[in-house]
Amino acid sequence: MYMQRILIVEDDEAIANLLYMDLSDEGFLCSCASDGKIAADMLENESFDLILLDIMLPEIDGYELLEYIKPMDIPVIFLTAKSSVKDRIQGLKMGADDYITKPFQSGEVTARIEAVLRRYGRKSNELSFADVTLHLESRKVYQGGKEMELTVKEFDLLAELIQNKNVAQYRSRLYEKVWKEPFAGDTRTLDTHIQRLRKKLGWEDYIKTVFRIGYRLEG
Amino acid sequence: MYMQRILIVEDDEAIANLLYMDLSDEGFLCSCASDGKIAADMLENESFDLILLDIMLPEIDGYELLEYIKPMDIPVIFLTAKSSVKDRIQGLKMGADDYITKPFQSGEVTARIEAVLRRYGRKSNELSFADVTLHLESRKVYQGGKEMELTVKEFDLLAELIQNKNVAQYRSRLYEKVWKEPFAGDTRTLDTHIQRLRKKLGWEDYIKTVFRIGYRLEG
DNA sequence: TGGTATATGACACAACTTTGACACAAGTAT
DNA sequence: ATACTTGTGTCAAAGTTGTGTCATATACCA
Repeated sequence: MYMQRILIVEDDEAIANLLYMDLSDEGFLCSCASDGKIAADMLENESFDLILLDIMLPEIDGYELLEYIKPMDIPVIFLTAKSSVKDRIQGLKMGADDYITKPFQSGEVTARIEAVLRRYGRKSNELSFADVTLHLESRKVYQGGKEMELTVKEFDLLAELIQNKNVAQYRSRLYEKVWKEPFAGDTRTLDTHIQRLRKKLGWEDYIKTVFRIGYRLEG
Repeated sequence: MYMQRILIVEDDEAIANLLYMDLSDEGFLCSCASDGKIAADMLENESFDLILLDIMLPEIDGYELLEYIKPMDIPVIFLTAKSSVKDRIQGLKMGADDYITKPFQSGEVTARIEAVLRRYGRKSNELSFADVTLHLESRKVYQGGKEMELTVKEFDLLAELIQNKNVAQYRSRLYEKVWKEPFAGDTRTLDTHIQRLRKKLGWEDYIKTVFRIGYRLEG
């Protein structure tokens, strides 16, 4: 699976490390630059899908670097201190795509990144979990390199599960997302499809039932 | 603590007020807009963490407004009449994150809002107390690193206790929060569940009974 | 200080709900 | 026609939850 590359431009080593680890966890390929000059060098030699840019930097500051990045058509998310309203506004005016205020929760950063990438149409069109990969455009499914035959409903259900891995999803929500109609709740439809997925993929252990709630893809 | 800001877009004043009061009670910072035009103006000038959006609106209707909101990456929950199945489906298709049918119970709205915010990574999804951690979205529970099996009611009750640690909570309040129905008061239901939690977690010392009042999680 | 009324703890049990397994029929596509 | 997909019903198994009973604890009052 193709990994999104992210450049973290941040001189505070603690924050840079935190970001690096969180984002690596989430499946991004990260590089760090501790000042604007190093960042500019890296941008010359490698390509990135997104840049996280601290404003306060030694040597070349964030604004200057933003000017340099602009013609490259790479989305930029600013990192600013919570207090500096002026920075946030100026950042957006200068063409940043979003900003995140420090300190931040890890989930927040991922969410923003994915949102920005999606807006730029650079979000991967593949979903993976364990040994399975879904190609969303071709709607092909591979398990351990071998192609699998999934029906439409199975495919959609699996995609929904993977997109929300490790989240206990209510049956109603799951049903409505996949079937696009209100959940009546007195039939075995959803359950049956879950069983079929489990069986076909051998995922009895990955797809957990959360009693009285729904299902969770776990791993 | 940082308060989440919610924009309520609803032309029925009674419903808007109801929502406003309920959500303010629950610790959200609310603003109301009575039609789509006003809402759009407010969105230009303020930032929100979530939008509650009625579909039937004068001037600009909900669907149109949703298009406008979409690029802003703010989660949207639709408010629809119970009967209009078509609306609900179209809402989901257009990218709403959830919907709530009118008339609704107050608890329902809060629950959905928290779920959506959590999904967007804009709300903490963990609760901890002593040696126990609850993951709200996966609904997993760990005690000292080991996963515990809690039932739905046990989980909800524990979450409610932790969220109000060191507060003596009336049994009626506790019951109504977790069971989402009025408290009759002449059964052993709540007590039994408290005992089960105590036993399962070995929390005989943490969960104190406040005689004639209710319970308090203490530490 | 002891008695009384009330509230809670402990626990077992039955009713109830939910889910898994599976077969079948109706609907669709090939 | 044929093969495949999909939804639904039935039944069994598994798990959850409410309630009653009785013992014990607490507050209050004489």
